[in-house]
Amino acid sequence: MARKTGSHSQITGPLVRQAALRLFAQGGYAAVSMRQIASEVGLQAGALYLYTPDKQTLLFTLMHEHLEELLTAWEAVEKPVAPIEQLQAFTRFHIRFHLERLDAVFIANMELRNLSDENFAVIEKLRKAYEDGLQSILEAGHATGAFRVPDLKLATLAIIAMLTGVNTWYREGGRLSRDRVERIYWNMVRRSVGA
Amino acid sequence: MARKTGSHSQITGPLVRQAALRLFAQGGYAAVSMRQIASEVGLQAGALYLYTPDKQTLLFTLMHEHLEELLTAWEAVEKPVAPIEQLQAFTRFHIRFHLERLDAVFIANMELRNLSDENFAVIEKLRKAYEDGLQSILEAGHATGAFRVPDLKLATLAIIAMLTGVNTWYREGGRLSRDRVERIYWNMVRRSVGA
DNA sequence: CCTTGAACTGAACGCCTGTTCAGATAAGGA
DNA sequence: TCCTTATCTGAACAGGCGTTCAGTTCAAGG
Repeated sequence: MARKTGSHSQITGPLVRQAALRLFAQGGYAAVSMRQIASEVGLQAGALYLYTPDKQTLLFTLMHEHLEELLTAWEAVEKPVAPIEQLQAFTRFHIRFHLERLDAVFIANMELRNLSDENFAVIEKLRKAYEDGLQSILEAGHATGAFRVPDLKLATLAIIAMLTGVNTWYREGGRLSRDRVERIYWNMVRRSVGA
Repeated sequence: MARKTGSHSQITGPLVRQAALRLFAQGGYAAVSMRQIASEVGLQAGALYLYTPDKQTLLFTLMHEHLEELLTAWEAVEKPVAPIEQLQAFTRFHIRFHLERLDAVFIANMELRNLSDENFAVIEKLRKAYEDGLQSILEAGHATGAFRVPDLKLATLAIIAMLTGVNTWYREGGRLSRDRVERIYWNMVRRSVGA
């Protein structure tokens, strides 16, 4: 499937995923039909099955690609030594990365219940791996005495929830620049861990 | 409709809403059929239309009742004088109220896009009113110098996102008691506003 | 006892769903 | 030029959807 010498454009697959991403984010997985997705790419519904075995796998692929990209991007960030600077790097990275992918983040947070049990397990594992990235920073800061947090796990979840919340209201060209938002949130995050 | 002398139980309406609440939270509005809801209450699908004009109004009613209850409950809370104590009262109230209504909160956060424009406007207004409750506390604390927040609106949204995030992981009988969770989060909220 | 009327059933309406598949199309290699 | 092969269409399938409505049931009021 999808050989190097495909007769047509060989970029239809990504176009399908892109359309599905936008439509799922807009209307929700269950409310979007295969025919709508196909029409967005200029195809008939049947043709989609050249690019995905079924609708649910299409959803899973979108989430999976998003989370893999998230983990890869975070790994690629240069990490400072001091925990407080690591936490700042995380804060800015998280806001920036998530704001650049409103649709994918929305889907990854809202459509978990539409995954099969096996697919859900895979996604949850990736999500957990990302959380662990933040938690290990908090642990390091706890060890050096830079942070004072009563519960590492709760602090991890609270910070991620707070930061991801930006996605629900921030829009390009609004009252505050993205950089300003990052600074303000960093200020709150820093103080929430007592640093 | 629903006169005082109804011949049957006259509690079917609430039972329908209760079933719809649970099913919508579990599977999502679009994925749940009227026949499923009816079956949960022991009725045929047609009978549901004695209690709601259509499926979408049923969703709207659930959200509307939830938010009205939220506002009423917060108004009923006795407010301390000092802003910092008001903020603590808000934190504990928010966590407690939301943890007692997992399904309704989930729906109110996830199914906004399935509302008609007019219904959405009503719900958004109520949500905004609740946010204003927190924001006025932050303003009061800013005025007295008790809090140091660079941006009142952002702090409001960040705190609410952080607190509502508890719903995604807290389960009765878990590692931490609800009271302990409330204390830990209050600690983080307090520090995030520099108090 | 008879009438009223709310509560409910069961069938039907037109439409949409995810998925399959035989057949058409057209480009590349030999 | 012919053959192979990836790509895509258009129709079909079985089933589910929200909603309507004529007709049945049955408790309560007069």
